[in-house]
Amino acid sequence: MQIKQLASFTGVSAKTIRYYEDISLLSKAKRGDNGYRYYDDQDVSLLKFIRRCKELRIPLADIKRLVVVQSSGNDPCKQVDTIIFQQLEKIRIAQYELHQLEQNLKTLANCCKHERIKDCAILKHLRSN
Amino acid sequence: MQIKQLASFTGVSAKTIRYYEDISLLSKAKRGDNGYRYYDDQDVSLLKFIRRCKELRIPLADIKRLVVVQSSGNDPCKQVDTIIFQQLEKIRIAQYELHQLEQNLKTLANCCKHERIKDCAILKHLRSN
DNA sequence: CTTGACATTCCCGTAGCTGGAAGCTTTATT
DNA sequence: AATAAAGCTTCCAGCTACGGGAATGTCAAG
Repeated sequence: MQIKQLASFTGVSAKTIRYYEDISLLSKAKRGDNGYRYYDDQDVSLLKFIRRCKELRIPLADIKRLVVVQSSGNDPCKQVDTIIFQQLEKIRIAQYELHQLEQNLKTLANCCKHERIKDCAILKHLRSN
Repeated sequence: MQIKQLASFTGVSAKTIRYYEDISLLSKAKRGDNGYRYYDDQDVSLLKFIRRCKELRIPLADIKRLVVVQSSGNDPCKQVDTIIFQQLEKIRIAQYELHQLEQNLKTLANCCKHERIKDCAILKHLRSN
């Protein structure tokens, strides 16, 4: 199949697929005589795998490691484990930060009395101290 | 004062200050005969204001609008209000997404039985379907 | 007079793409 | 057969918000 079909099967745009090849997340695709890239079912599986990792917001560098590691079948899966746990940790930290942020923004939003700019309580707050 | 002092008063690096001037978030600084930038107390206040907005993760484009709007004292503060509310909304959406993500990652992390790669339950999950 | 701590500009790299230009091939329509 | 539309290719630029580092200039202290 051609690149656009791979794209529609996996939900990853053709542009992105080429980009993944560029950064060697995908290996070089076979080319036809016309220079077009051609793909098969294995490529579909791999890209779907990648897309799922992306949905978990795993960075491409880590996804690459997950892709590579799959060909070393007898090794322990510690690396996989670690990547997932680190990702979970990152998400939890981000959640905490967002929670703090939400509190601050709520306070700020609530102090708005629809004044004019020169009396705006939000701006005063932001300028204070 | 020179740029480094402004930096230390505000917690914004000299590099970043120059960058803000480049993108016109700050107006062009006065220059000495040697070409050095010189700043005063007003610049300190403004940069502190900007830093506070940044802590709320307000995008620079919006911060710019908040900076500009402050010179139109008699206008209503609707713009300010809107920016803060939009920011709050963004944060809430991000929180929701992170919550979903956390659930998915937790499920994935828990299914790890410390197998070898070829039996790894995490990888199986990510490949499934 | 030299050293070190400042300052300047400029360009590259980050992550993960997306958009667009310029130029092929292939397919569909007139 | 000619042409148009769609799909493919490569390459270059731009997005956010800077940080690193090079090459160079300036200023105060020892």
